[in-house]
Amino acid sequence: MSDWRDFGPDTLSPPLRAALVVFARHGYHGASIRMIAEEAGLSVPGLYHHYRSKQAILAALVDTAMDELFEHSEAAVEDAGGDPVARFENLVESLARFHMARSDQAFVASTEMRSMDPGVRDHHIAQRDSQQAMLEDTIRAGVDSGDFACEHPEDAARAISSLCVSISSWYRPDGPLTADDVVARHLHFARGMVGAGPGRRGR
Amino acid sequence: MSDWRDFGPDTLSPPLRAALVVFARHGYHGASIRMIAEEAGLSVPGLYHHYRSKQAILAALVDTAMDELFEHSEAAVEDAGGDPVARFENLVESLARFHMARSDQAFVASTEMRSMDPGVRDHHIAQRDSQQAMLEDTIRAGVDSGDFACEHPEDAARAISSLCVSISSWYRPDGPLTADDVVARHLHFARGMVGAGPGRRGR
Amino acid sequence: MSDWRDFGPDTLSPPLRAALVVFARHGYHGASIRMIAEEAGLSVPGLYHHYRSKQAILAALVDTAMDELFEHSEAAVEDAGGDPVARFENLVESLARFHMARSDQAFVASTEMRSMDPGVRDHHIAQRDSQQAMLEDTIRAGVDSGDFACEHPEDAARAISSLCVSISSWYRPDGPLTADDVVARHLHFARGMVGAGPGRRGR
Amino acid sequence: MSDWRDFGPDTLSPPLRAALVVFARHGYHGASIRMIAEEAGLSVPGLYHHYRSKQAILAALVDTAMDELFEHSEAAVEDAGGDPVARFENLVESLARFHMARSDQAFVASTEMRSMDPGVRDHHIAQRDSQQAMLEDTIRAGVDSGDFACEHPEDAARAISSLCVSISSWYRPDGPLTADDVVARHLHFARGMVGAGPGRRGR
DNA sequence: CATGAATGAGGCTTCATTCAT
DNA sequence: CATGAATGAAGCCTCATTCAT
Repeated sequence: MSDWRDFGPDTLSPPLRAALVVFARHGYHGASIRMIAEEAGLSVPGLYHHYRSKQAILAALVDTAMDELFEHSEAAVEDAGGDPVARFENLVESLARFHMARSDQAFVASTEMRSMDPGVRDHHIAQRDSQQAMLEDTIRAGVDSGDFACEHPEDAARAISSLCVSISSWYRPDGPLTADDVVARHLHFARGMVGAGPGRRGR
Repeated sequence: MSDWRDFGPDTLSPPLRAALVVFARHGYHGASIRMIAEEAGLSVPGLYHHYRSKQAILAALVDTAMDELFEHSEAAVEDAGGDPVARFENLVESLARFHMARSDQAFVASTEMRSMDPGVRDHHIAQRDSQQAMLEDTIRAGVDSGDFACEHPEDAARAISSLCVSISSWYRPDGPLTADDVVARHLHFARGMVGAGPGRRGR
Repeated sequence: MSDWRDFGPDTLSPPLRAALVVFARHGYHGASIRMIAEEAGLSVPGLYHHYRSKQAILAALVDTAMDELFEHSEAAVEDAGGDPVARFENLVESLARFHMARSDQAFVASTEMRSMDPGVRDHHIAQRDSQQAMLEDTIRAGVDSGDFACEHPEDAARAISSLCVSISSWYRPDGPLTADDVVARHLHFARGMVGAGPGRRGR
Repeated sequence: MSDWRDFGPDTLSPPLRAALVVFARHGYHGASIRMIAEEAGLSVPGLYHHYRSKQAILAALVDTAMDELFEHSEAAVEDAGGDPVARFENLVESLARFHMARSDQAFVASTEMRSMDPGVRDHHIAQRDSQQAMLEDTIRAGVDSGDFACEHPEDAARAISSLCVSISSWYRPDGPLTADDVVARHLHFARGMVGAGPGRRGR
C-alpha cells in the first residue's frame, strides 16, 4: 500500500465495471443481465463466460470493494503510528476517501445486502463487522488515553460509519465540494462525535 | 397533531402495509405483486382493486410516509416557539423518532428512489427537499442568533439528515437501545455538528 | 371399474394431452415448454397456470397412467375369480390392452424414467414394482396349482412385462393388427413363457 | 469374426465412450456437449476436433453398434450350418449376448431414434430392418422345414427382438444372473414363441 | 489437441397486468 | 372483493458451435 489516501482508478474487470454501473443505477433486481452485458459490450453468454451468475457478479463486486477498503484502512492506521487520535483520524479519513473514490461500489455494497445469497451476505457482513471493529477499537483507545470523551463508543462508531457510508450517495467528483473539503468536514463531525479536543491538526 | 413525539401505530391500509413489509425485505424490483397480495391476504385482482399498479403502491407508501414526517416535523418546530436552539433540537428529535417509528417506510423511501417513475420520484424529491430545507433553516437561524458555530450549514444539515436516515437501517424496537436513548445520542451528535454550546437541556 | 377390457378415451386435461403428444414425439428433454403450449393452444404462462413446471407435467402424466393401469389390472384379476390361469391371462390381457389404449402414456412412462426428478421417479418405480409384483404373484400361484411349469417366475414376469411394454412402441390402432389380434398373440407368448398347458380357452 | 459369442471390450474411441455414458444416463437432449467433453477428459474444441457435431457423435455410436451386432449375427448364423433350428437359436443367442455386452449402445440406439437427424435415422432404420429380416428369415425357414409351428413369423420375430432389446435396460454384469443364464432363459422363451419342439440342445 | 473468448438461439420460468364470472 | 384463466414481455441461464492462439 503505497499511499492509503490515493485510491487511483479502480481495478475492476470490464464486465464488473459494467455491472457496477448498472447495479448502481437500477439496483440488483432492477438490473438485468442483458443490461449488464450491453453495458460491457458483450453478449449475454459472453458475460457468463466471465462470471457464473448474476449473484457471482454481485459477490465479486462487493468482495473487491471491501478488500480494498480494508487494505487502505489498515495502512491508514499503521501510518498513524501510536497516537490514538491520529489513528482515529486517519481511519475516518480513509473511510471518507473510500466512499468518494469508490462511491458506486460502496453504495451497492451497502444497499444490496438483502439481494445477496446467504453465503455472500455472511461473508460481506463479516467484512463489515471487522471494519466496524477497527473503528470502535480506535475510539476506545482514544477514550482510554484521555483524548476522547465518549460515553458510547459503539454508537459513535456506528454513527461515524453511517455518515461516511452516506457520502457515497451524494458525493460527485465534479460537485461543489472537493474530496479534501469532504474529508475536512467529516473529520470535524467525527471529532465532535467522540468528544475530541479542538483537533491538533487544526479544524 | 396532538403530540409530535408520538407516532402511534401506522395508519396504512392492509395492502399498503403488506407491500411495505415485502418492499422492505426484497426491494421494489425483488418484490412481486403476488408476494404482496399473499402478504395482504388478498387475491391478485383484489390487490389491483385497491391500487392501480405496483408503482402506485410505492407512490402511496412513500407519499404517506413523507407527509407524516412533514406533519410531525412542523409540529415539532412550532412546539419549540421562537428559540432557535429548541427549534433545531425538536426538529432533529422528530427526524430521529420518525426513522424509528416508521423505519420500514423511511428505509423504502430512501432506498427505492431509483425505482420510482419520474413523476413519483419528482414529487418525492420535492418532499425531501422541503424537509431538508426546514433543517437548514433552523441551523441558519441558530447561526444568526449566535447559538451555533457552523461554517457550512448545508453540509451539517445533510450530515444530520443522513445520520437520522441511517437509524432506520439498524434500529429495532426490541434492541438494546430505547427510542429515548437513540434520541439523546443523536441530539448530542447533532449539537456537535452545528457547533452548539453544551446544550441547555443538559446533555 | 365397469369393464377392465375397455379403456375408452383418455381423461387427460388438454394441456396434459398436448404434453403427451410432444413428449412422445420428442422426448422430455427434446420437448420444449413452448412446443407443449402451442400444441395445447395456450400461451406459455397459460400453460404454467395449470401446471407448476415441466417436471410436474411429466409427473402428472406418468402418475395418471400408472393409476389407470393398476385399476384395470386389479379389476381384471378380480374378474377372473379364483382360477390361477384365468387370473394370469386376464392380467396379461389388461397389460396388453393398456399398452395399446394408452400407448403414448406407457411409452413416455417407460422411456423417461431418467428424466424424472428423484421424488417423481421413486413414486413411479414404486408403482411399477407393485404392478410387477401382481404379475409375479399370479405366475407363482399358477406354478403352485400345477397349472404352470416355470422355473423362474421372476424372469418370466419380467419378460412378459417387457413384451407388453414394447407393444406401445409399435402398435397403431389403424395398423394391420386389431387389438384382439395383439391380445391373442401375446396371450399365446405369455402362456408359453410360463409353461402353461395348451390353454383351456383355446389358442 | 473369431467367436461370435464373445464381444470383448468395446472398441469405442474415448470421446465416443464418454458420449455413450452420458447419453445413456441423460438421453441425447439431456446431455450437453460439455458433459461429454468433461467425461472424455477433453476440452470442448478438442471434442469437436474428433466429431463434427453432437449429431455426428450419436450417428457414430449407433452405427458402430449396429455394425457390430450385424457382424456377430451373421457369424452366428453361418456358424450354425444348414440346420434351421440351430440358425435360429444362434441368432437369438447373438442378439441376447449383444444386448448384454453392449447394453448402453443398444439402449441408446433404441431410445434415441427420435433424436436422430433424418439421414442418420434412415440409415439406422435400414440396419434394424435388415437385422429384423434375418430373424424373420430363420423363423420362416424353420416353419418351412417343419421344425417350428408359428402362424405369424413376423409377430414372433418382433416379439423376440423386443424381448432381447429389453435385456439392455435391466441386465447388469454384476447382477444375480450370468450371461449364460440370460441366454438360456431367452432361448427358452424364443423357442416357445416359434412353437419349436422341446429343443434338441436341452432346455 | 488445450485455452479462452465469444455468440445467436433458445431453454424454463416469472413478471405485472387484465378480464370474465 | 375472490376465482380462474390468460398473456406479452422479460427474467436468468445454457445450448451447440466457432475461432484465434
